[in-house]
Amino acid sequence: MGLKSTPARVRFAPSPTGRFHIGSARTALYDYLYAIKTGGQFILRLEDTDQQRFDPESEEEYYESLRWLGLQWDEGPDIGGPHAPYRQSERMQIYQNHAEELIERGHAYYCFCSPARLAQVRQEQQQRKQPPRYDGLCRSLSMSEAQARRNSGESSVIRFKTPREGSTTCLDILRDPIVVDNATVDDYILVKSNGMPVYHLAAMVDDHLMEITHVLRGSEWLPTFPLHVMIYQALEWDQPIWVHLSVLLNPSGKGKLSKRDSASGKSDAKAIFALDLRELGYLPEAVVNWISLMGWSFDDHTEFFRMQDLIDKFTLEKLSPSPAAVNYSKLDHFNGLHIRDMATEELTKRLIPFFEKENVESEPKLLAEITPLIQERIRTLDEAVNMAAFFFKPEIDAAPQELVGKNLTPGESAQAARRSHDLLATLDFFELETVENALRNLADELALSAGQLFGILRVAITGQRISPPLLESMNIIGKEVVLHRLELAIAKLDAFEAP
RNA sequence: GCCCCCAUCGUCUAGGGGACCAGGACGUAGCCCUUUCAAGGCUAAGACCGGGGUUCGAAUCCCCGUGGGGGCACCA
Repeated sequence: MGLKSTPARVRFAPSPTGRFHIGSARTALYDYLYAIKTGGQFILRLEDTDQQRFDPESEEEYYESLRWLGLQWDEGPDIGGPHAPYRQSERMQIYQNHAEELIERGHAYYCFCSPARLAQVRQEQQQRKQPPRYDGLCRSLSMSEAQARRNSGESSVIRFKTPREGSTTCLDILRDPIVVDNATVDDYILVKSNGMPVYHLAAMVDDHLMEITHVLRGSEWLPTFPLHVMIYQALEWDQPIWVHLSVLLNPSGKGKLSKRDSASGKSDAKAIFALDLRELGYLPEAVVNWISLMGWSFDDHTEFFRMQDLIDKFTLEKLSPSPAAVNYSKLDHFNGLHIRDMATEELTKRLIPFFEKENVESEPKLLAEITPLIQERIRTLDEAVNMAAFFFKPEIDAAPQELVGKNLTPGESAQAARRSHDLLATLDFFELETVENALRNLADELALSAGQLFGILRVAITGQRISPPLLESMNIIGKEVVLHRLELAIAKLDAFEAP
């Protein structure tokens, strides 16, 4: 069924001015999914025409984030392609040519108004409660006059000559046709006085030249959508399929998720950036699954998706036009699901950096034995460190009161620990069942519940009230260390009771 | 202020005139399982923004409100 769709050329065109956040990630993911699904190309283009805001580190972060998420591009600034260059700052001549073509066709004009005059016009309009727009002073300048002023060295920009009459219909596959009065559309600047094109020109030209078939972009472009359609029409180009993605909202649903929130100091604020999510122990598989569902759905009962599932199932039609608030608890849920979905050896590999980060010397061979015990207990990779550090530490330090069994006195607890120690000293740890039965019998003998006895041993051996399964853990730690830790616990309990 | 978009449980959503006293997921609560914690299983509470139409019949179509969001730069 999906076989008959024609190969799409889809582009992700970020502006390297900041960090790569989950909104960018979602757009890139949809781009990627659609391109791969249709057997087309996923193109990466850098929109770096604003030299003021350009940030070289940002470019690197985009590459790394995309790679981390597994969204490999087919054409891009770093790898080239049939429509290179893919960095807008290297395509200035192309934009200049098209701007001139628009002027020749009577769809654009030179404007010599100073920023100061523009500001004044705007202010007056606002006082009159009118929408702030260019008043058209230079719109009717003759070609020769404009040329003369330019030759005299006067600074100018190029503006689009928006039709004063009629209307423009904009088609977005997720919405009804949007019809706007041309009279309400401003004469936007296309080329700045420094010769740099603005998004409106550069993106349209590149999308056309790069043969982009589907434009997926944020709905913040909806207000200037008519302009973009007019540019295509003025150049007599066929339009791509337009898809305006819904905005991502803060977890509260109040306001859009923005880079600004990352600095506000809220607990989950910094988690809006992909690479921060990686630091926090989230899997790219889970992040992909999570963001895929913000504004897209498949059916009634499927939410767990691996990348290939997404490629198979993704359709533009199921995208939703309404804004979506991000839900971090759902990310935790997906992360747990994907951790459990992963091969144990793979999980072990991914866990290593987190132990290293906390300076826990995790021997890979030992860690491989531990992974199965924690795989279904962790939701983020970094939780593994707290949960399993006791396996690696030479000494654990349990508080005496923690060692006391439920509803028991320190003395009774010490006695239970002592008896367990002596019993365990005679057993072969590798026979889990034998050990368990022996311990249960001991509990009976001491008139304790299994829970009471295991509780004491758990704290004595792991230093934690909550731990991976006790018997398996003991097995990994080894008899010698287990007995040693029990001796320490007994000593502590004895001392605890003494006063 | 002006323009545009959107509107189902707290959140993400299914739904595209009768199949809906509205289904799923996360979260929450309870139960089962159980050596702790998880995982897993089961159950519960929880929504069609309001008002008008259209229609035999509306969550679904239309209009008006309201609410939310976005935009109004020589940024993207």
